[in-house]
Amino acid sequence: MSLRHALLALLTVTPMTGYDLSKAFQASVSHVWHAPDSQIYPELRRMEADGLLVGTEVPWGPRGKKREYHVTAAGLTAFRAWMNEPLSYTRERDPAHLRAAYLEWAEPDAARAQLRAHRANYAERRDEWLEKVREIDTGTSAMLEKRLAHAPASEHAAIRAYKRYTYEGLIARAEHEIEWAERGLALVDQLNGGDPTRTDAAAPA
Amino acid sequence: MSLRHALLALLTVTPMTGYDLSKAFQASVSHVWHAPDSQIYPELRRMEADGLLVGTEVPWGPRGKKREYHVTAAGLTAFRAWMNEPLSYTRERDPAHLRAAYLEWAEPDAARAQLRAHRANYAERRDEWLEKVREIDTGTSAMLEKRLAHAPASEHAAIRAYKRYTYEGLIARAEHEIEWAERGLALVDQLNGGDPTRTDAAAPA
DNA sequence: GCGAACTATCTATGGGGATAGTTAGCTGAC
DNA sequence: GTCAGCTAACTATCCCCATAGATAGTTCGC
Repeated sequence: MSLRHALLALLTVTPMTGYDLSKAFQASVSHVWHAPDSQIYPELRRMEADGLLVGTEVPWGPRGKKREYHVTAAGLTAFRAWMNEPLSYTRERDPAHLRAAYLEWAEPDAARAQLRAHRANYAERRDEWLEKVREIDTGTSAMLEKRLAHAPASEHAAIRAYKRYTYEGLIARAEHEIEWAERGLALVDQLNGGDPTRTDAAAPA
Repeated sequence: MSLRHALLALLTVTPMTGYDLSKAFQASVSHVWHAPDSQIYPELRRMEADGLLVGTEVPWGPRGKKREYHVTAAGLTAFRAWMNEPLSYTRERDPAHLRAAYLEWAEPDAARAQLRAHRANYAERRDEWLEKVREIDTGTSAMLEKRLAHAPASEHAAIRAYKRYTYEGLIARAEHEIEWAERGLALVDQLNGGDPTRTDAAAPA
């Protein structure tokens, strides 16, 4: 049920169409939440039916039109209620670590390729998130500035701080994953490439 | 399709029944992969139909019986093939970070409760994983020792090292999450002028 | 010999999400 | 003036997984 709350979070900033939301999920908010349009449009209709949103037809060109969704008072209440609820932590499902635990079954080169992919994946994300932090600091984040424009000045510091806090956490996590992949690459080399005394030394007592 | 490979991974160690696998997913392997029995039993039957496993009826008491699954040559091939394939990194869905980005919407006490729950959750897991590392080092991990018994001595170092590497990565990640939650708690205090619940006996009005 | 706790397996239902494909209008460059 | 590329919205299908519950046999202590 988190897609609903992710949508509410975005729509509290500014009214948007399904298309806008789909773009937002691909870009700015991606890596915190992600959803294809085929989930977004039906969910928006369901949310409107539940009274959390109202959709208004907006003309678009001579004949075209689009549907812009606004959060209702009920929607705001629901969002606040969710924000105050405890999160449920489900058991993790971690393909990368599942693999790592059985990495002796992989060819050394395949193992290396996987660890490099892991590193590359998180390096890319880290760079994206670093860019986000830069945008927050320089006031060039469109969504954040819109949010600030609709919020009282007394809350600006908190809004900025929590956004920054979120991305800093993601960056630190990405850096941990990169480091972990690098230790893995060293381990693969040590177990396969190097000299046999080294390999023995790798065995923990 | 990773449940299938998680099951193969476990069954390469030793033949097991659906019930054994269900227990294994709840205990040892949990937090790397998890699945309820209602997924495991049908998947095992599908895997047998696909020729990856063979199931043999084993008597259990005077009238009872159970079905023990063994990995076939085709199953081993499939597992090795999967281990050599690159992993696909799907976009993340991270409720905790989604929340953090909009934490100004939550009551300060609710925000604190969430961050404490985050910390407690990862602290618990970290302790479980530390215990796993201890088991690996002291040779008291039943699964690992069974695995080693079936593997040539030349591979023992690698098997132990990859297992340890996996859990070390999980531990480091947990420690990062704990640290992040603590920075969050400090931030909430800073933005709200201190934590009123911290000095509960002499809380100022 | 009875009940409690455990072992063992299976079914049903529904939600969430991935992937792919369809339809239609708009905009701007060439 | 038309074609490519974008904006906008919707549909269909399949898989994975979560939750709940049904059924039956076993073991062991009292």
